[in-house]
Amino acid sequence: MPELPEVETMVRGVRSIVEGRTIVQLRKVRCRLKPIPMSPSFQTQKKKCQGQRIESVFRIGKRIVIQLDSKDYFVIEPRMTGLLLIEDAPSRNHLRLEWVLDCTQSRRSKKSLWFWDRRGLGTVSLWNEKTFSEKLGPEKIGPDALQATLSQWSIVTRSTKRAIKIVLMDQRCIAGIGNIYASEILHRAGIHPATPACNLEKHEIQAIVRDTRTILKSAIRMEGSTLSDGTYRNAINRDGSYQNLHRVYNRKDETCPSCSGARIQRIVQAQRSSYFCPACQQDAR
DNA sequence: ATTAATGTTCAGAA
DNA sequence: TTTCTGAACATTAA
Repeated sequence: MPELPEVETMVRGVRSIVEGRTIVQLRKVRCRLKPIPMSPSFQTQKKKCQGQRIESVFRIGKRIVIQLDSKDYFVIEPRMTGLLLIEDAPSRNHLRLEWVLDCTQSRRSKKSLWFWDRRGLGTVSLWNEKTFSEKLGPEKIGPDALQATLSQWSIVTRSTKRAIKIVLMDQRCIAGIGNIYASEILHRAGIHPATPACNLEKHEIQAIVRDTRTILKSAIRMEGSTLSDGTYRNAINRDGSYQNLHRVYNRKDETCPSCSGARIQRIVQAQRSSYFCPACQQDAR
């Protein structure tokens, strides 16, 4: 899915448009595909949200949260291909949900907020305060990748023998990193993706913390990564550009841009592709 | 035409 | 308890 930089970009893209507005209607978009999972049901969500004012829009890990005046929270999980949009969409037939907003203030021209999802693995939930804090509390989701401190990272890595690449993608450990950025972070930090997390030295953990922040901030500035399938777009349906700075992701057999010697390798971990440079990221102790 | 691949998460099994 | 596997779905590339 959209990982942290892409989700952050979507949040920033819709925030100023929707905050303070009232939800006039929630609509399922007419669509021949299988409906996306919603809990509670669409009808219940519709009843609960209509007439509510949107208090704030923010991000928790890779999730988008829309907080209503009633202290109910829309929690949107884009998963692989979900997008939150305020402009036209990549395709008409993958639009899934429409929040129709009030238009009392004339300078706000956009009438609706949309959820678009090509694969349909994304989910839209509407939770009360209690459920919200249970489901997204610290038990369920780790510290944000941009905020996590060295000591938080150390606790997480010390506690497991799993490969560091898998730990990086585990949202209960650190929230926000997915498959693309995990490979990019480990390459920059010079650490082999299969290294057991508990074997990492302090200076290696420091490198991961530093490079996570550097890479994610840079990716946010570039509005995320749009891959060749063009699925990810920002809130106004435009490409991100961080894909141009990927150094290893999806670059199997290309020459490593750091050492200009070895070729990028692809391995499979947890059924996902990992990319690394065998020269820059040696020995998975 | 099949098969494998794609940015994620979770339930259930090992 | 922790870790691994497969499924949810739609589309594209090999």
